[in-house]
Amino acid sequence: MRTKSKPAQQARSSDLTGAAKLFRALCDPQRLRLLTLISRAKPEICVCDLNDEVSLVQPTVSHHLRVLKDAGLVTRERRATWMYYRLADGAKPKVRAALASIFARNDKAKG
Amino acid sequence: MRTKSKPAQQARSSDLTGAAKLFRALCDPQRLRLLTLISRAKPEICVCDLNDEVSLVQPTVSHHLRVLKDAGLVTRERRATWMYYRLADGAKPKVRAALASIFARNDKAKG
DNA sequence: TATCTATATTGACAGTTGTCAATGTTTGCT
DNA sequence: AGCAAACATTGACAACTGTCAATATAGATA
Repeated sequence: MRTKSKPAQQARSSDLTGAAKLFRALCDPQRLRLLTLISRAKPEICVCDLNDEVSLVQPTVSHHLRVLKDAGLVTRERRATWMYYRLADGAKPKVRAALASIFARNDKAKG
Repeated sequence: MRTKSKPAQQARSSDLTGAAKLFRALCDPQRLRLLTLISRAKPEICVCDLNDEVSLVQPTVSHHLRVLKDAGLVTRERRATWMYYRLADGAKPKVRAALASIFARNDKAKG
């Protein structure tokens, strides 16, 4: 047969596996730039400073920050009128684990 | 002022930075599954076997494989009518480097 | 050459996403 | 209360993307 008979399906954001969900948050250059800035902050950075660093209007920055937050990569805290973002506690291990789940070797070293 | 005055722009796949480009290849669950299968193959796997593992028609699998190949994550080699895919040599380091570029700390440990 | 098998490419379509403008919300200050 | 500043949310739109059907290509074999 030419293809297998398979039910039509639309794999969408809804059924993203954990790892894919994480990488999806990382796959935009502007968002990656924001995450980098947050990651290098010591230990946090407010939205106004982030706004100054990218060529995007404020609502767009806000959108990207939400995506990063929803992915569990950053956390935020309000102080007065400012909102401070910082790297989430388990951010790096989480991404490393996602990678490991892909590249994990299940062969036994010979010997 | 409310936002800064900024030129309208459409950041699209065209100007994806290296790291974002890589993560974009990783952000689909089916593609991730294919990459995992390729990664665990010893050392290669043909398209027909990949087809059997996912609920996608053959052209869609072919499409995902091309994305992985264009991202430099896998290589392929034809033998007879079969096409064999394997993990690209620098695949893992490449992704690790992309991650490092985001999470790199540029603070000096207090000493 | 004809034909079959394995895989890639093209075309179309609907769902998703990044962007901006407009508006809403929260907080601080007068 | 009234107002301004900082940030979030909503709505709209075009570009992108994952998917399938149809078709093309390459190699093997008769």
